[in-house]
Amino acid sequence: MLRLTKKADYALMALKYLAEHPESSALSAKDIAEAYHIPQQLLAKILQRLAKVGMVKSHAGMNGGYVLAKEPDRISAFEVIFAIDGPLFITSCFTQEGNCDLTNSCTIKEPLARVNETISSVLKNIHISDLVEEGRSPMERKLVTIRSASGEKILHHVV
Amino acid sequence: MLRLTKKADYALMALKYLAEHPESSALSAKDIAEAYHIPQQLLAKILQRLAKVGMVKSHAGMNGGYVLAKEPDRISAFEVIFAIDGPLFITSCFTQEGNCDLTNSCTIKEPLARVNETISSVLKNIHISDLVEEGRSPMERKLVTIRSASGEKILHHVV
DNA sequence: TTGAATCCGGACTCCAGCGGTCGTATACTT
DNA sequence: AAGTATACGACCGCTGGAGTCCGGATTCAA
Repeated sequence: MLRLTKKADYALMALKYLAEHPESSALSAKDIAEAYHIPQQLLAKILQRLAKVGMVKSHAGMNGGYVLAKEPDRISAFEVIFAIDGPLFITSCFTQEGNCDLTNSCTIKEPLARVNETISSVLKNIHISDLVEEGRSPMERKLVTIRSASGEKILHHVV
Repeated sequence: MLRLTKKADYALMALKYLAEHPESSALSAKDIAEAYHIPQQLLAKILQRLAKVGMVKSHAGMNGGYVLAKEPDRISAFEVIFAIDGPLFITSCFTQEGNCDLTNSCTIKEPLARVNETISSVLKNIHISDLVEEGRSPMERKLVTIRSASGEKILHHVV
């Protein structure tokens, strides 16, 4: 599995949409929902949450809606996912503060914790602006290289 | 969220346990379950699955149990997770063959697909042997470096 | 040969959480 | 005042994860 929720997907899509339309005074939840064929009410709640954590600014009333509260390159995918889905842990026995109850028996968690950090780091280095640039300026894509200790290239692709 | 299931956790733990006891003729599901305080019947089904895909060899009857069918350094975490949880996709709209139905509307999936690949690559480079060596020979840990296009180090830690 | 230990596998229950809806209250614009 | 939007809590169906039960097949040992 290892998948993030639809809500997080929707959040990223909505933020991307807002970033793509900086000229607009404000875009309503309805506008974005229709653009992506997302249930309006569900997206509304997501945007409310993003407003609560300060990623977007909300504006009620006619011609109201949402505007990005930060620059698109200052909002990471990690922040968005964290805001919507909560803390992400690859293993189920992790909690914010401590470890699982069976510390000595669950000897797997330590190496997986580093995998967790790796994933987090990758997501932290992807920003809304990267999503917007997608398909336009492919030359500006971020280059990510993963190497093993011996120096052999394990992975090398754009993010 | 973004977490893998407990079953996958159990599978990794069981394989690690088997790798740690190569001298034993065979370890039963009960043995492993008791060692880690895992529900026996649940672990049994997991081991059955691992046997089906050829990761372990099963042996019924008295003093029966399971033995690794491959070398611990030839079994990656990715394989294990795939065998238990099936294909992992970070976005919910992905399927094995095609994309989501709303190809043009869901413009997020392309960059996230690369994140998916990154995660997969990391998991493919972690093997059961790495879990066993954990805490013993820290010098032999794999070193993973992730750099951005500009060359700045984003991440640098052991896996 | 009998029985104990073990693997095999389908069917089943339980339940948290995801995805989504509804209704109402509140805020803002004109 | 009326219309449009956000804000928010309550509600709900359902999928899927976690775990159990049980009958059957295999193997070994006494």
